[in-house]
Amino acid sequence: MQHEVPSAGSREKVLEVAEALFARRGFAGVGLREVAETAGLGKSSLFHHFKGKVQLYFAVLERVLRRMDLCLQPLFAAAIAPAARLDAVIDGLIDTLVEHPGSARLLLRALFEDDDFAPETLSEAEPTERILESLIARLDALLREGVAQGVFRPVSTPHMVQTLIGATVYHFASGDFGETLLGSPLCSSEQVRRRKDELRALLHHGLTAPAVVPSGG
Amino acid sequence: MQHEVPSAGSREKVLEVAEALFARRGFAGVGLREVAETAGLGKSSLFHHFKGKVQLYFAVLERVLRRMDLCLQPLFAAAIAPAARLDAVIDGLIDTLVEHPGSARLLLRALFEDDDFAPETLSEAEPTERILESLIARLDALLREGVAQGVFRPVSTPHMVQTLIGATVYHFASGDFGETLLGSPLCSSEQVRRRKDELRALLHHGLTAPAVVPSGG
DNA sequence: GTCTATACTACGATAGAC
DNA sequence: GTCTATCGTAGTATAGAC
Repeated sequence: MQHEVPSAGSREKVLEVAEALFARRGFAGVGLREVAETAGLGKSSLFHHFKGKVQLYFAVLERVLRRMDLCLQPLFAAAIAPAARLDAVIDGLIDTLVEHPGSARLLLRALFEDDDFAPETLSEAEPTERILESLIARLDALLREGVAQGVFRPVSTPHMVQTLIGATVYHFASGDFGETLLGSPLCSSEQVRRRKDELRALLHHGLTAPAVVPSGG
Repeated sequence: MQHEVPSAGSREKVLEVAEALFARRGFAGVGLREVAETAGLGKSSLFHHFKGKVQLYFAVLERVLRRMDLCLQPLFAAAIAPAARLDAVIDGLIDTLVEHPGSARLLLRALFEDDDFAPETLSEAEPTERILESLIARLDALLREGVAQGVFRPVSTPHMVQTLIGATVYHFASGDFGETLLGSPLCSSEQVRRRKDELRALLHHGLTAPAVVPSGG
């Protein structure tokens, strides 16, 4: 029973190819012809899998978000202290972003491009919005819990969510710029580890050095 | 000598319009026809001011970066302690991002889109790269100075640069998403002030609450 | 030198016939 | 699942009006 399943295989292949292209060049910058040919299909064959470009885009986005959700859900649900849970969630988020190149960019684009999509296609965006909202809600709830327990400072949790997104999603979306800045590939295991450590340290201590007790003068 | 200077006026108008459009939809998502007509010109008239789309794009980007550079340069040069200088730079950066809507998005795009521009047009990007590099270099130097003086923890300065970009540029580029998250306009004076305070507090203290001395058991 | 009109080529998304 | 057609619009070049 190892016969080819061209339709399912094609769909996956298309989604994979489209994910990379949309991540690199954004919605407007990608042509269906390019997607189709890279996936080894004729341009029009795409329409047997996706009704149009918008549908393909949201299918790609939804797949990415589902992947993240599946990865993060157990971490959010772990029965451990908020501080440790936040660390685990951040590590997990970074891991998914690294594991699936393009995720970070695609997500970043989805976050900051107030996509002016046609009114008719708004319903296509709904599933992705739902997943995204639930992820954000979980993160916000985790922060609130920590604040309520007094283990976190009384921060504005939405602002902290934004900061965390910037520190993770933006970082791993920053491509050549980030790579030049760091001097080595963003997704090298060394730099990934570094990123986790730096972010964790920032959250635990801030940037300023621990205050020294004025002893000698 | 107050006579109209139509060419300079048109050029400025085009740059203004193009800045907003490129910020909203990115390079590929903008048509020259739309730019021209919004600026009150015929499509072909653009080509008397800019050789092509790529040149227009980089002209816009360069203008944005120059504006930022002009604003931040004195702040970087201030003869005050690194910690206070960093605070001033961050506040100044946020102020420019807020003052010129679109700056944040345009900059964010420029940072994470490894623009696959034609080999011939690479020279157009050079001035913008120079300004950007100098800004980053100054920020990195400031962080290094603080670390050297022992007022900052021994952080990886490139990673901290990335975090700061995320916390400022991404935040103010996040549009509807950020606005929904915060519950009020990103650029409202209240939320801007909040952003500065939250970021400053994060840098000074981290997220975790100040450790309580175990007194009562 | 500054703007405009028209034309050209390429490619976009989509639809219907095989 | 592929091929070809359609039709709009993209970016660009040329020729001309102020």
